[in-house]
Amino acid sequence: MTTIKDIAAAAGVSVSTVSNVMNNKSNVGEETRRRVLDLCRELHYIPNSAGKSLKTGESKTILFNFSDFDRSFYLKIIEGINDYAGDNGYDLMICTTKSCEKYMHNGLTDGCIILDGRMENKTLQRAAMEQYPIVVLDRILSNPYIKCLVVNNYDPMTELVEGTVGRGYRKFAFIGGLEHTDDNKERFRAFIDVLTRRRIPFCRENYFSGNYRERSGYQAAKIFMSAPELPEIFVCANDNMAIGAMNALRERGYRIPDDVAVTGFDNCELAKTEGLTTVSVPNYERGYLAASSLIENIKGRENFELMKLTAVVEWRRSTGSRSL
Amino acid sequence: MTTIKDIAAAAGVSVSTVSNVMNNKSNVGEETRRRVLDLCRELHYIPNSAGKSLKTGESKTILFNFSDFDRSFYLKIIEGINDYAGDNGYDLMICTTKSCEKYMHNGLTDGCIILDGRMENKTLQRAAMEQYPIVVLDRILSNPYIKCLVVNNYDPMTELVEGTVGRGYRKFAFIGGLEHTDDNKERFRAFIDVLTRRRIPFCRENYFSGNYRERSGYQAAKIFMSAPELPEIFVCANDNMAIGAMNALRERGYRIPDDVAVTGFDNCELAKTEGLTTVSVPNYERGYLAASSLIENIKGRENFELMKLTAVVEWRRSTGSRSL
DNA sequence: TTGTAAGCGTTATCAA
DNA sequence: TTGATAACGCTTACAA
Repeated sequence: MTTIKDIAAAAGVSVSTVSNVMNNKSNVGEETRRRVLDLCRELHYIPNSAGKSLKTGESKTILFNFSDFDRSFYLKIIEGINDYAGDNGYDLMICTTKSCEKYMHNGLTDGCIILDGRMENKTLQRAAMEQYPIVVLDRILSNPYIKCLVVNNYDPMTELVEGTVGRGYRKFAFIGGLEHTDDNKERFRAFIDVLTRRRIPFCRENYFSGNYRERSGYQAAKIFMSAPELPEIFVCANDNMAIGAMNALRERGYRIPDDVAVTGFDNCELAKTEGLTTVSVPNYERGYLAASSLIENIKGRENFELMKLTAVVEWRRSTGSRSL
Repeated sequence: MTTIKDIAAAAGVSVSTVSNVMNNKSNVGEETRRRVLDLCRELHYIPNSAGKSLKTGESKTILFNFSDFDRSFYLKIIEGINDYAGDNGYDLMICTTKSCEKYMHNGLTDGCIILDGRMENKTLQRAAMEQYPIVVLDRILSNPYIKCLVVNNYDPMTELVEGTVGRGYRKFAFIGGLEHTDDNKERFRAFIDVLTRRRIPFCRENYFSGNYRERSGYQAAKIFMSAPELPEIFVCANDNMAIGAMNALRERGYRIPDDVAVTGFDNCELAKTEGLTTVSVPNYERGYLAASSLIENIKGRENFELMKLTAVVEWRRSTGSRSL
C-alpha cells in the first residue's frame, strides 16, 4: 500500500510536507501542494487510519453498536444516525458485538451510540468519559458522560390499555420481553397500573416471559391455548411477539379480533399489513437525534440530560370491541 | 486509558512481557503471567487496536459495506455474516459509505464484503490484493482477488414470467431498478427473453426505469394509470417497487389480481403478508457464505470462482389467472 | 516554505 | 524467562 513516505519520496519532499498538504495547512507552497496532490491521486494514497488515530487520538467517526437482527426497524435507526453524521462531517462505523470495546478508546472513534441490550451497564459506566461521550438508547443510566435517549413507553402503553378496556376487554394476558430491560418493565408497569386502577384482576399466570422474538410470542400463544380458558386479549411487549402470537392463534382457527384481540409495540413494517394495533416509535428520528446529541457532546457541548421521545398509538383491526 | 505501559509499570515488568502475556506466548513465567492478567482485569486494560494494527497489519476482523436502508433483508445478510465470522474467531465491522476505504488496507480489517452498489468497480479492482481479498455481492467482476457471489436472477425470473404467461397474461409492463446494476439487467433480460420466445409484443414504453425504492414503484404505477390502457401485469425488478405499485393501484380502486397482477423480486418481509408473488433470495445464507469465502481466502485458501446461489419463485395471490 | 525528530501503543527481534 | 529497542504510519513542535 502507498504510505505517506512513498508520496514524500515521489514528490521529493519530506513526510511532514505531505502531511501538511493532506491536512490543508497553510504553510506549504502552491506548487508543492499541487505536485503532492497529483501524486496522491496517481498513487491512490489513502491515509492510514490506524497511524493517524494513534497519533491524534481522534477520528471524526462515531460508533454504533447493536445486535438484534430480528428487529428490522434497526435499519431506520442506522439511517437516521448515518444521515446526521454524514451531514456533519462524521463517518459511521458499526459493530455488532461487545467487541466494540476494541474501537472505543483508541482514537478510532470519538464517541458511540449503544443499542445492544447485552452491553453491560458497568462497561458503559466505565467507558464514558469527557473525551469519549456515549449515547445509550432504551436504557436509563446515571453518568455525567452518558446521554440516555428513551422512548416514553409508559404513556402510550397506558393509552393503549385504557383504550382496550374502553372497548370492553377484561381478560388480559401479557406477553413480556426480556425481563431485565427497562423497556419491558415500563411497558408492563403501564399495563398493570391501568388494570389496577380499573380494578380488573390480573393473575401472574397470565404473564408470559418472552424474549422479544417472534418465536417466543408463538410459543406463548400455544401455551395459553392449552389452558382451559383463552384470554380475551393478548397485550405484547413488542410487535414480533404479537405477530408470533397471531400466527399461532390463526393456526388453531381463532379469528382476530373476533375471537381474541392482540396488540404489539414498535410499529414494525409488518404491523401495518397485519392490521396490528401497536405503538409507533419514531426510529429514524431516534437515530438522527442520537447522532446529533453525540456529535454535539464530542464537540464539547455538555448535553447529557435524559431525553424522552414520545411514541404514538396506532389503532388497527387486531383490536375490535367486545360487547360487555 | 490504560495502556500496555501502565500494566507493565504496575506489574513491575517490561512491556514486551505484557505483550507476550496478552498474546499467549509460551515464553513467560506462570507467576508473572497471573500477576499481569490480574492487573489487566483490575485496570480494565483493553489493547489499543490502532497500535496493534499498525504493527502487525492484521486484525482478525472483516469489513462489511452497504448503504441502502430501505432493504430490510440486509439485516439478514448481516446476521449471516456475523454468525459465520463470530463462530470462526473473526469480528465484524460495518460501514455505510465509501469511506470504508479508510478501513481497508491498514491492518484494521483483513478483507471485506461489498454490497453497496455505489462502490465503484475500479475502486474494488484496485483494492483487492493477495493480502486483502474481497467478496462482492450482486456484481460480477473479473479479478484474481475478488470473489463474486451472485444470485441467479435469470432462471427464477424466467420461471416467473413463463408462469404468468401460462396463466394467461399477455400485456406486460416492467418496472426496472437502477439501470446499471447487473441485477436489473439480468432480471430484465430474462423477462424480455421469455416474451420474445413466446412472441408476445413488448414496446419500450412499457418499461419504467425506477430505483428499487417503494416510491418509484408507486410513481411508475401512477404514470401507467394515466395511459389509455392499463397493462394486465406489472413485473417489478424488486419487492419494494412492487409494493409501491400495488399501493398506487389500490388507491385508484383496482383490485389485485382481478384487475391487474403484480410480481416482485426479493421476498421481503412484507411480500408474504401482501400476498405478493415474488422470488425468494436466501439472504442469511448469502451472508454466511460470503463471510465463509472471505475468511477462507484470508487464510490463504484460493477460492475466487464465481458463485451463484439459486433463488426460488414464490407464487402468491398477487398473480391470478387470466381467461384468454 | 520546508525538513528533522519525537512519540502515539503495539509487536518482533535479539540479547541478557 | 525477561528486557531493550526498533519499527509500523502518522502528526506536530521546532529548527532551518
